[in-house]
Amino acid sequence: MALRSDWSADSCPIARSVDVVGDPWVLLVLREAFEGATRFEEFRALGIADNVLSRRLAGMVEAGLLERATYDGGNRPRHRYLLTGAGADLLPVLHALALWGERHRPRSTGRMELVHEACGRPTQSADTCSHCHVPVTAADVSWRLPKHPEALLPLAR
Amino acid sequence: MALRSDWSADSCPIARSVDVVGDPWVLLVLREAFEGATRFEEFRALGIADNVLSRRLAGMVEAGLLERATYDGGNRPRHRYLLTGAGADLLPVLHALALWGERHRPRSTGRMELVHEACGRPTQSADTCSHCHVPVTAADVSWRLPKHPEALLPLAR
DNA sequence: GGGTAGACTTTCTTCAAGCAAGCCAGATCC
DNA sequence: GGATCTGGCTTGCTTGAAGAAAGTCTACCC
Repeated sequence: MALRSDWSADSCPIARSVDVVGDPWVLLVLREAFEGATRFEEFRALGIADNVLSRRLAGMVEAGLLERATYDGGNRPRHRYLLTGAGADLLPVLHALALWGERHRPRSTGRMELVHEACGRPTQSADTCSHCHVPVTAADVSWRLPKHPEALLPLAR
Repeated sequence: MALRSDWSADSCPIARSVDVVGDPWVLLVLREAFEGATRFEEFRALGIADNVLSRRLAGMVEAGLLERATYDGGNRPRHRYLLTGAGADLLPVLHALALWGERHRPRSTGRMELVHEACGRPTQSADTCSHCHVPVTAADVSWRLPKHPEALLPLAR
C-alpha cells in the first residue's frame, strides 16, 4: 500500500499514539498480553499469521510496548514478551474500546466487565473506578470475559 | 494484503471495536470531526488521499459513526458528515490515546489538554473529570491543542 | 462560455496481509 | 542414534489496499 503514513512526529498526541497503536493486531496482541500471554505460541491463538506476528512483536518491542526477555525453560533458552510500563499504560485505550464495543456492538452472549479489585464492582470508566472515583491501572483491575463468565482474570503488567 | 481479518462477530468487545476503529485514518477522521470538520474538503487537511478518504467516510457512515446530511449551501445541495451518538461515544478512545501520547511520546512544543468546561480544569482521565469525578462527554469537554495553545476548542457532537 | 469549487472516481504502482511451507535447534521417544 | 515433536521463527507467493496524481461531474460565478 505504498509506505503507510508516518505520524510519529506529528504535533498532535492522538496522531502520535495512532502511529503506534493504529493497527488491529497491535491492539489485539496487547489484549492477549494483558490476559497473560507471553510466548509466540500463545499469541498465535489470535489467528494472526506467523510472519505478521513476528513483525508485530518486533515492532512492539522497538516501540517500547513489550520487552523481550530470555529465560531458561528447562535449560533451553526461551523468550517471552512482557508488557513494559508504556505497554501497560495503554490499558485505558483497551478499556475504552471494550466499553464502546459492549455498548454499540453488543452480543447476547455475556458481557465483558472491568472489575475494580478493591471494591469488587465493575467500572464504566476506562481508567477510573466509577464507584470509588480512584484511578485504576492494570494492578487494580480484573476482567470478566464473555467466554469465561465465571472467572475473574487479573491482568499482567 | 489479501482480505483483512474480520472481528465484527468476535466474542470479545475489544475485538469488535478494533474491527471498527482499528485503522489510523478512522481515528484521525474522528479527531477532525470532533474538532468541527464536516465537509470532504475539510477532512482532506489530514493529508489523506482522496480515494482513501472517500472510502473511509463511506465506511464510517455504514458503521454508524458518521451521518451524511444533505443541506443546501446557497441553493446547491451539499453534504456534510456529522458525528452520530456512536461516533461521539468514541471520545474516550481518542482521549486515552491523547493521554498516552502526551506521556509516552512527548514533544517539547505544547501539550494537549482535555478541559472540563464545568470546572475549567484539565482532566487526566479519558472519560471522567479527575477533579470533579463526574463523567465527561463531548458536551462537557474542550480541547487545548498544541498548535493553538491559547484557544479552547469546544467539541462537535 | 471559461473558470472555479466541492466531492468524488479512476488509474497506476508499491507494499503489506494472509496463507502455506520450510527451517533450525533442543528435547523426547523408541 | 535416528525419527519425531515443539517453539520460534523465515521465505515465497498472491492479492488487495494505500498512496499519488489525474480525471469527472455538477453547479455557481463573472
